[in-house]
Amino acid sequence: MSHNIFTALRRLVLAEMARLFPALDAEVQARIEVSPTREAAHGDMATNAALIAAKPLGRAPREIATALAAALAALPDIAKAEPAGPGFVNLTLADPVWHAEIAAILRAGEAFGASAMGQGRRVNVEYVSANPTGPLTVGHCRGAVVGDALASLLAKAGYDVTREYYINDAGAQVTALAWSVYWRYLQALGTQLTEEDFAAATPTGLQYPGDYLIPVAEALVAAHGDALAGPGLSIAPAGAWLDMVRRHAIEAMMALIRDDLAALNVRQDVFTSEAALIAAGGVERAEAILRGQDLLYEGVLEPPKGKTPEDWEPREQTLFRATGFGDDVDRPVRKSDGSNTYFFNDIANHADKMARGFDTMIDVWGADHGGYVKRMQAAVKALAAGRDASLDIVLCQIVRVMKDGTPMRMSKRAGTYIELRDLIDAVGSDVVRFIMLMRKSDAQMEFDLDAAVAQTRENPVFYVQYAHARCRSVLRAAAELPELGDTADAALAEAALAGLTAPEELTLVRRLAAWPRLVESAAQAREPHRIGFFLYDLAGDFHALWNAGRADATLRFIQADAIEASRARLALVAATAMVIRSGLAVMGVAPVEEMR
RNA sequence: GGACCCGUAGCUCAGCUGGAUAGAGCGUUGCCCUCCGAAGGCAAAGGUCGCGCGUUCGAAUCGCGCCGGGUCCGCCA
Repeated sequence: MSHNIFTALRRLVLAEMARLFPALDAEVQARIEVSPTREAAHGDMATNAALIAAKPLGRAPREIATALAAALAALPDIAKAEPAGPGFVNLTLADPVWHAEIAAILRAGEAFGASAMGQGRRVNVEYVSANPTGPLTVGHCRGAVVGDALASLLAKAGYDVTREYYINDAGAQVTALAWSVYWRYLQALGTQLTEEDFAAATPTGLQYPGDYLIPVAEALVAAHGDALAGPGLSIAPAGAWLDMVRRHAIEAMMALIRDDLAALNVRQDVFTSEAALIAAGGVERAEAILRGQDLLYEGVLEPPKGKTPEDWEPREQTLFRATGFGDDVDRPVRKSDGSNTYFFNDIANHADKMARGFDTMIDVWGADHGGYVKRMQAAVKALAAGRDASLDIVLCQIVRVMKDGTPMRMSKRAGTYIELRDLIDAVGSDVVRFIMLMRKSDAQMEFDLDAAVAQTRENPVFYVQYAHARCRSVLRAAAELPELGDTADAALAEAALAGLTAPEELTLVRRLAAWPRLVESAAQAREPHRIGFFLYDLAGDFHALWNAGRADATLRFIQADAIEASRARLALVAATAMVIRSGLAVMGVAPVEEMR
């Protein structure tokens, strides 16, 4: 069952408003909020009810606020309610209400924060979807982490989430990959050809010169000997080997990528192959849906203004009427030679998801695909044909990796790009994930390699982990003292908590109680980074309380001469650890018990 | 030429979908370990929220126009 003190208070406010002002309609009520205050002086929570209701009621906000405050102040859970500012009502809750939150957390365990918001609706989250042409790079990593955490977040918020990877295994790039593998194959056999000779003799050139293809080629040698090579270890006709080598290469690359994802603690439920989808007639099915609504036609595109390519010639191609669905121009689904564009295949991909029963879809893309958002959303609207289906797209901006204060150059060609695996090996997946989630995904990000490797206080993951480790440390120490009684979570949930009245303690409890609200708002906004910031703030509240115990011994967690106060504080500490674990779980980061 | 993203403290970034006196880390300055873990805490200094109009009770947040940075713009995926 989901538990959320803010929605509980909102219900109280709505009930009082409905009683005082029966004329209020549902639309107005829907805009009434109860939110935490920024200033402690304004109480625990504030509601904008009077400001929202003023205009429809034709009365002054202050007047409504005064009446509402008087009604709310009479409720047992509310210690103080007063009109403030332009027409807010500030609420201070009775301490027992906050104390009850601690017990609720301990009873719910790591499930605390789970929400029923999603109502079990199915959501498809597609992320990573890197071309199977090599190991994952730091560039892919952001989308992988954001997508994975977003999927976990939506699951926590009550959605039925499917995590999907769309394998781009049908285009020219995987053919180029096959040629690059073939080069390594000839090399492994000891060919006399030079790299330049080979590149010049192939349709694609040598696009993937990385060492990671050597073992792939060696496997080919082991399986086929020199049977795939031409006379004298020359280049054999492509028809004799290309399909097989391509299949072999894609399989090997996907194995690499799956390993990288596993190392990053990213898991996905469904891997959809573009090639398999095409072979199964997915594009024809999508085309039929669009043709049925007369949304495809043969036409000629205008050249882009101000930047006409040298070799531009008007060519007729098949176009999708994207302008009818909010896009700026109609978009090609076939090239001038009649073959399908990537866009057409991706339309088929989304049509396939919809056929599988997903009406809510989220794609996580790199920023270089930003220009593609409108057309894909247009296509989904068209495919829905009036049905209620939506595609949200989360764009992840470029990650610049900084080392020694300067950006590292990212060049696949030169082989200087950073493989994700190197980064994970250097700092661990927890650090990588946490840092990637400490930025809004649509903001550019600098990944400071020095700070991440150094593992100092500049690293937010350690700040949060340290708070958790401190909690666990206190609980371990408490378990050694028999006079404190049973310190298991279930037992602490029953502890008498009336003694928790210090400002630092209540600040911490208020933060813990805000976790369910944060899950909902972050899920709704598709912004998993908010979890990282929440945990960072929560850790700060806990560290502050910890240090308050240094200045004031009566605030220490364990006091042998005050068993009841100690048990109350242990309950608070256990609840803090619980919420941190709950949040880290959504981020896919493991909590630590100690940091030695 | 057009589309999309970004512009908030010296630097890196939050800002709860329009709320009250705009926040944090790093850096700078000064404090706090005979005491549960100092990888921590407290305090000070630092801002015309890129600029200008507009929308309304109220704008960092929404709209329009500029300026600056980024990503893109048919036969790559």
